[in-house]
Amino acid sequence: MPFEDKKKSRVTLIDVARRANVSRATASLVIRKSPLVGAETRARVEEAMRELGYVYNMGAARLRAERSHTVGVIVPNLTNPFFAELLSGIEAVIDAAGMVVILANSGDLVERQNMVVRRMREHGVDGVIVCPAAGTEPAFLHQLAEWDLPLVQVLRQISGEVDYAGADYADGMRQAVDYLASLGHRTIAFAVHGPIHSAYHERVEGFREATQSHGIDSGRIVRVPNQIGEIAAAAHLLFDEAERPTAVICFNDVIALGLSAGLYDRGLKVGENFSLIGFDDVTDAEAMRPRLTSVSTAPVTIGENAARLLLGRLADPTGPPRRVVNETILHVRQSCGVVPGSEP
Amino acid sequence: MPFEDKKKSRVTLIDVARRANVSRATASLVIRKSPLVGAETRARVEEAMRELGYVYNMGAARLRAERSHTVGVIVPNLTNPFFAELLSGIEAVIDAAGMVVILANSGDLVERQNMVVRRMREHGVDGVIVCPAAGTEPAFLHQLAEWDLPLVQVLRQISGEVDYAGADYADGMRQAVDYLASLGHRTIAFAVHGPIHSAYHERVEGFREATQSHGIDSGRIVRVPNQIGEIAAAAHLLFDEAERPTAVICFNDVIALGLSAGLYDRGLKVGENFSLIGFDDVTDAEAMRPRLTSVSTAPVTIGENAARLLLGRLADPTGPPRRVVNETILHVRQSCGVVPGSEP
DNA sequence: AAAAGCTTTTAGATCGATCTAAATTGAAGA
DNA sequence: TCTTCAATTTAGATCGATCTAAAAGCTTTT
Repeated sequence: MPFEDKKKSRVTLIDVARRANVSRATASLVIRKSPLVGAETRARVEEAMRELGYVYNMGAARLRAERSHTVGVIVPNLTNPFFAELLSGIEAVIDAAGMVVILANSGDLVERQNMVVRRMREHGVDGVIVCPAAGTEPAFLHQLAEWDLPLVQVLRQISGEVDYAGADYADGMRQAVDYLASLGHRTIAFAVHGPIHSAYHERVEGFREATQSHGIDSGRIVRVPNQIGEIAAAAHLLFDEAERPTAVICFNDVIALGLSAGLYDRGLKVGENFSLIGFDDVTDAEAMRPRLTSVSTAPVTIGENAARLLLGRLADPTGPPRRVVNETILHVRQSCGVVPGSEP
Repeated sequence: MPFEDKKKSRVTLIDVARRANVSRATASLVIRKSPLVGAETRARVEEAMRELGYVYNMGAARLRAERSHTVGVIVPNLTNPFFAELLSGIEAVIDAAGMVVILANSGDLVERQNMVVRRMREHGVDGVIVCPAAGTEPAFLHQLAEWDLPLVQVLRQISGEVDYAGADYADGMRQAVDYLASLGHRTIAFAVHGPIHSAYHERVEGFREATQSHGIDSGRIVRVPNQIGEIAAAAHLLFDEAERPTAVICFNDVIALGLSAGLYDRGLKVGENFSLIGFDDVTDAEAMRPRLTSVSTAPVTIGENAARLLLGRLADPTGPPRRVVNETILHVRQSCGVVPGSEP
């Protein structure tokens, strides 16, 4: 009795091969859709796989072949909807490529980021997409390069020699300043918070250059709390100096939402006697009252770009570094108004 | 010359063993922190691993041992901050357990959910945490059980025979209704949207029971658009019938935010001549004006609970199904007011 | 009929760990 | 000195796929 049914033992390629009267090697070729195998044989093997309920074992395959069909994604914070949308874009493209996302949260801590990337290496990811934690050194990237672990930076860039997907923050900032200037604003504040990183610098630089090109004071950078609940109460910081601003640009929409509340509490009417511009254009912007004018950075698209960059890199591991910088667009709604007595 | 340095070839346990003058088996024991190996030997092996830059190969290990130290997580939608927070909680606990999250998005489509779970099985996940797509049949769960794939349901429950982590939505709804009733409201609407699933039914049931216990009409369930931008314009739906409500409870905070804008547009003052309660208590609730009174469901905590359930299930695969239902809490802020002439 | 040239199939080694069962070592007991 | 026994260490098989190089089948030429 050679055909004893063993209880509960996994169905392997050998079982399939035996059932279809072919060798293990042929069955393997069928799985991998090789053109080498004849049509009739292929059909027989596929039939056998179905009958036995065969499940492909990636783990075993990866051991021999080199690809694991796995991509690591490291973000600093899942709680922030912005990163969640980014992740969503990445996942969609990776999934469509038949690969799988291994997710980790660095908490914006360099230490944890090292931990996490080590773990991913142990799991044999084919590459990683990283939004580098604030304070990440270039050495981190070089380390990965030495390990031959393909890498794409997203949202924040540490080194110009590594693939990068982001948005043109500086230009978004310029659009915001231009727009406010066109409405007659001459004293504009910039409200920031959170960790310092390249995306931060790009926005600050964009703000500096744009304000200067209009001959506007560019020193009014105000730091507000990180906790959304505390931002409203910090609105007074905008008015601490003698010359009060007539408008504020926010580092992101979270700040815009908070300040909008704080300005309301102070009796200011956003869109009438005070102007407010957000950054990121999250879905809430449309739901606020007044509707928030905001610079759209399209995180889902950035995520898709990052994933595509990584797929490209996997296909061609050498080759020069590539950068995909998405354009930003000022989405004008209702939160800005003309300065009285500036234009007819 | 037996010690040729092969270029770029991976460092394996054999290399480590050779360097430390022990066998492959001993080196393996050191990695796994077995108490069998002597202190002096252990030190020598660890030293060798460090010197050679050895990286553990999970893939190889998993082939022989059964555990892959990998957990699949399937959510219906990453774009929704609520699921992002849930994911954050899951990731934290799984990570702390030394395991890794493989993420997938079902798009709330049963079809895709099947695809995705199949893929995860091929990748050899030790178990999965699923927020089942709307319309998921119990057969789906039975399928996984047949495959011996440990499973935890989160947020939505398809079967009582499978582990589940969620929140007590019905009780949250009761608290909301009780609160409004105590303020004198007798005509209360319930605004809903999105797919129909267990969490939906629980809220609707909770609403029905609570309103009936107060002798209030429980039929005022109003369906609003799914897109946040379109909700405001749908506020009129609340007032289509003869007897106009004085308060509305929202299925989630997204709806609350949208309706808040829509009510504002109609000239109603939320918290004064109209009352509004949200559900989920997202961070925005605190930043809105008026501040949103909302039922807190603590998605991060639910995620943590789900992850812990799965870890427990992995430790004890048989054993009765467990349920962890987090309590909900009505967080009172400013969006509700007393009905004029109801109480002294 | 044999040789040459395809297409299709296959045996056997291999990837890098773990597991089993047995071998070694060293100290204590007879 | 010879066992006995616990503490360490190890050889070799094994997990389930892929890869290489060669074999087996078919046609088509010569």
